[in-house]
Amino acid sequence: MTNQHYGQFCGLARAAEIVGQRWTLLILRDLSVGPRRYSELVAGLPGIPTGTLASRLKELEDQGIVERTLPSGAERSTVYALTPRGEELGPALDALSRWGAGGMRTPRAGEIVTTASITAALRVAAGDGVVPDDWDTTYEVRVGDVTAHVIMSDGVIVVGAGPVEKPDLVIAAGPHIRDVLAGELDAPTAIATGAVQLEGDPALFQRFADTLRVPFSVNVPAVG
Amino acid sequence: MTNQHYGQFCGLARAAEIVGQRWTLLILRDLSVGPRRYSELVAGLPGIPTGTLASRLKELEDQGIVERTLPSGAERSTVYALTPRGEELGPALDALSRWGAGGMRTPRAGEIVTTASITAALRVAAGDGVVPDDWDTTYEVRVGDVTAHVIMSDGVIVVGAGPVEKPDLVIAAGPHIRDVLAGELDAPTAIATGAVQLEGDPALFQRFADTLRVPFSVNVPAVG
DNA sequence: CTGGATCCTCAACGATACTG
DNA sequence: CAGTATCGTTGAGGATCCAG
Repeated sequence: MTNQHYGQFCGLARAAEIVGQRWTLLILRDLSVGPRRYSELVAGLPGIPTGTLASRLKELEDQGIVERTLPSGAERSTVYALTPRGEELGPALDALSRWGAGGMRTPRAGEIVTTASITAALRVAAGDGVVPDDWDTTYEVRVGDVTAHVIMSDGVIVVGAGPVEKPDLVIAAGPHIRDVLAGELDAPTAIATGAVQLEGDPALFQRFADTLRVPFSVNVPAVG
Repeated sequence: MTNQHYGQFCGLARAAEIVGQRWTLLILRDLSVGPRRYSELVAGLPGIPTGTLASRLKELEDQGIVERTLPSGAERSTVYALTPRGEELGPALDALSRWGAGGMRTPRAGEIVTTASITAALRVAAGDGVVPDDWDTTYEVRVGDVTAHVIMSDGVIVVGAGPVEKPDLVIAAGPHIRDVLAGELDAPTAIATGAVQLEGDPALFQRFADTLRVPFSVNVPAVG
């Protein structure tokens, strides 16, 4: 209808008709972290025109990728969430995330970190999410005033948005946390230089740095 | 410069700034199949405005994702190809392709199949590209007037655009070949109903149907 | 003939204001 | 809070034209 079509019977073309629209990938990223209300989405997507967000959500709902839960009784707000079909986009979002992260060097002027962006980054960094069975560690990661958490237990890693109760280690950092995830900044140096501030057992930071990894690409041109 | 930024220090946001532009994903798909000339890209992307293609290629070149080889001596045409950084997008393109293909049912009115689209579909269907070591089979796949090939040998599958010499089996079909890849149409039925026409050993078609698979999603709403 | 550049029109996006 | 309304600006669509 309103959507632009490429006229090709091709999976990538169909995907491009959806994710190839401005803001859509970021809306899906935010929803992939968990259900969100309209105002939360606005807050997590600085600069998005409210009309654009409204029409994107409507399109995604029409396409069966997002569902809205109307305020009913106790809930007084509409909540948007991914449908099962929307959840299936996860691997594609992660692959794009990983590729984009490989090209990041330093933040551009004015670039910010949001709860969804740090959560998505940690999720990608967790890779297949497998760790040794005997690891049982809870991390809270704070970048600026946004927070996410990483829980390693029962042999798997779970990443989520927001704080967590009684973390074994709180990691506070700036965007340079990315250099740790990229393996560009080793754990002792990050601690020594104050690039990260820890609350809890500092020894657990080494495990964090060793386990979470988003390699950066060696193929990125010097000026990009 | 001309490119729109999202203002977030986030891998997905950086990726979205590039692949979130109209036509870019399809240009990258075509180039992922192999180097192409300007006119070949125009032919493979029906409906693309020539100015849009030119500016996309320039942007992608500036970003180190595409490189152009100027006509030198024997070559009389500019050729566009993915750089190593561009090749790294492969997994993300495949993941998007797979997701989009999962939502495809029947072609929409006027939708066509191009060489790059069928090649990309077969490459995604090949999955990790591993087959038994003793398989040594060459397929040529024709959909309408476009052709691709699949070669199984030395334990791996290689998919490419265009015809191949002395195929063991030529498979000619319409877009319904997708139903075979989706597992919706089994090999004997496809042959019996004439959905595919074979030249060569028909027994090899069963292997083709069993090995190449793009599952379609059960989560797609009835009307989409 | 290939590889674009140019021009115009119109739909989509961006910013802001406003309403149920 | 959750959007809709309005309006200026940008970029895509489509045709044509130009240079090597």
